[in-house]
Amino acid sequence: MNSHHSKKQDVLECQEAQLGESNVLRKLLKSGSSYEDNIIPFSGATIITKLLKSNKATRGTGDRELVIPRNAEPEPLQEDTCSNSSQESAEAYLSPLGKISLNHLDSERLNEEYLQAKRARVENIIRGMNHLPNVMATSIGKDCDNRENKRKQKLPQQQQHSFQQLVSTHKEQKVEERRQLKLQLEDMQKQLRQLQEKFFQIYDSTDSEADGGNLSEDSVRSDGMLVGKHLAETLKQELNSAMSQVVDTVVNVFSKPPRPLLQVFPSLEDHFAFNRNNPDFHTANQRLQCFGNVTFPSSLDLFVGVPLPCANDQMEALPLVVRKSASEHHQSSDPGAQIGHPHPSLHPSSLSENTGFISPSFRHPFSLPLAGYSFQSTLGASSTGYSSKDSPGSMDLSRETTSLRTKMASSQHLIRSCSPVLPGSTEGLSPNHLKKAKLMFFYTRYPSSSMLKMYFCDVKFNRCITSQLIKWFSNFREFYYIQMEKFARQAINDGVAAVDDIIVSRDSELYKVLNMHYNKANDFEVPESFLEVAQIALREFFSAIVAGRDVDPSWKKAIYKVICKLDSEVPQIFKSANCVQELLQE
DNA sequence: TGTTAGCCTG
DNA sequence: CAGGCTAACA
Repeated sequence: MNSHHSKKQDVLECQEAQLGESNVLRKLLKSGSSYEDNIIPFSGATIITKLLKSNKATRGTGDRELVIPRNAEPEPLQEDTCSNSSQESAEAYLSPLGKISLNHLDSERLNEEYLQAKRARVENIIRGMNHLPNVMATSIGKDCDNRENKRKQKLPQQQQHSFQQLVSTHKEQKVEERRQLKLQLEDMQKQLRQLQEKFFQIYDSTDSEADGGNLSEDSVRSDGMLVGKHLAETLKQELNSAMSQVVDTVVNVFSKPPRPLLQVFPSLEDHFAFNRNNPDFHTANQRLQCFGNVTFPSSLDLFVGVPLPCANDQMEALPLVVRKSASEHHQSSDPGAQIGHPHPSLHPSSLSENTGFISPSFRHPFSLPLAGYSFQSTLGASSTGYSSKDSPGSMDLSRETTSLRTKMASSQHLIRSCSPVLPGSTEGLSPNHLKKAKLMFFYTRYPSSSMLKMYFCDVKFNRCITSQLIKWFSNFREFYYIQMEKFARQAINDGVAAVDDIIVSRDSELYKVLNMHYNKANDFEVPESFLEVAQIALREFFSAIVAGRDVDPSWKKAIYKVICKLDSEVPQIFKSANCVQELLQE
C-alpha cells in the first residue's frame, strides 16, 4: 500500500529533514488511514480534528439546535486534570434534562462552570499549539498555567459570598478573562499563520521554477505537484478560517449568557460548500467522512505525475475490477438457477460499489466521494453485497482489490477535481450525467431528445451533446437486449418450457446483471416497473427463439417495438441538476 | 439533408 | 462507452 510512496512525499520529507521541522500541515497530509488515531495528542493537528469532530457530531444528529456541545468536546488527556474537571462540570451543566429549574445563584454558578469548560477547551487548544514546532511562542504555556491557577483560586468559595460580591467580582473576572483569552487566541492565530507561511515557503521553493512562485489558480492546476499545493493552499485557508472561528466563537461565548444548546462551530457544510446549486455539491456527511478516513498520502501518491485529463471527462472507474466480483459471483451460482432463482446475498441497500462512478469535477480537493470509502475500508470486500466463498487468502486479495479500487477512484476523483470547471451549465457530459442517464434507463429505454433536454437541464445542449446522450441510451439498450437474448437462450438451454415460468425478480441473475450495469453502486432503488418490463422483454425473446423467429435477421425489431411502448414516466426529481446526489442520499 | 436506431468493433 | 457505418425516416 505504501510501496508507492510518491516523489512528492519524498520531497516533503527531504525538506522537512533539512529544516528540522515537524509540521502540522504535513501531518495532515501524511497521516495514514487511521488518520485520527495516529495524531499525537495535543499536536496541532488535533485542533483541526476536534473542529471536524465537533462538526461531525453536529451533523450527525441532524438537528443543530439540539446538539449538545459535549460531543464536540476535545477529549482531555488523562493527566490533564484541569481539562477533565472542567469538562465534567461542563457536562453536568450541559445535561439537558438534569437542571431545569435554576435559581439565580445556580445559574450564576453554572455560568461560571460553563465558562470554565469553555476555557478548558481553549486551553486544550492552546496546549496543542504549544506543541507545535519552534515557531510557536512559549508564552502560551505560561498563560495557560496562570489561568489554571486563577481558576483554581475562585472555584469553590462562590457560594459563601454575598450575591452582590459574587456578581461584581464575577463580572470583573469575566471581563478580564475574556480580554486575555481573546488576546491569546489572536496571538495563537498569528502564530499559526506564521507556521503556515513557513510550510508554504517550502512549497514555493520547490516549484518556483514551474510557476514563478505564484499561487494562481491556473498554475495550481497545471501539474501534479501544484495539485498538492492547491490542496495545501486550501488546507491553509481552512486552518485560517477555522482559527478565526475559534476566536470569534469563544469571544462570542464569553460575551453571552451560557447556552447549553449552542452550536459551537459552524458545520462543515457551511465551511466547505462552494455553491449548493452546484451539481457537485456534496453532503456534509460525505465531506466529514472524507476527512475522517481519507488517506492523504495515497491520494497524493496517485496523482503525482499523472497528467490531468481535461478533454474527456468520462472515465468510468475500473469496470474490470467490478466485473471480476460479478463473475466470481456468477460462478458460484447454480447453472440452472440463472433465471428467477433467489440469491440471498445481494442486499439492495448495499453502499459498497460507490466507486463504480466517479463524481465529476469537484472543485474542492477534499471533497472526496468517500461515503463508500469508509464502508469499504471498514467492511472490506464483504461489503460488496456478494458473499465470498473464497479462502481467507483470496479474501485478503479481494480486500486489497477493493481498497485499491477505492483509492484509484479517489485519485481519479482528485485528478478530475483539478481540471478546470466552468461555472453554470456544463459544456460536456460528466460522469454524473452518465450515472443519471443510467438511472433514468430504469424508467425509459427510449427517451426522446426533447425529453433528454428537459431532464438534463444543466447541460448546454448542442448537436454533439445530444447525440452523445442518445448514443448512451442506445448503448444501454444494446446491453439490455444482449442480456435479454442471452438469458432467454440460457432459459431454453436450462429446459424452461413455458413462458410463464420465466419470472424476473430482484433475486434474478438477469436483474443483478442489469442492476450491476446501470446501478453499479446499488444505491438506487430500482422501480418495480423495470422488473416488469424486463420480464416481458425476456419472455418476448424466449418466445421468439422458441418459435424459431430468430432465423430472421431482423427478428429483434418486433421485440423492440413492444418494449419501446413500455416506458414509464421518469420521476420529476430527475429533472434536478444534482438529482444523483439527492437520490443516493436516501 | 439531417437525424436517429441499430449493428459492429475496439 | 465511443466511433464508424448503414438504413430508415422526415
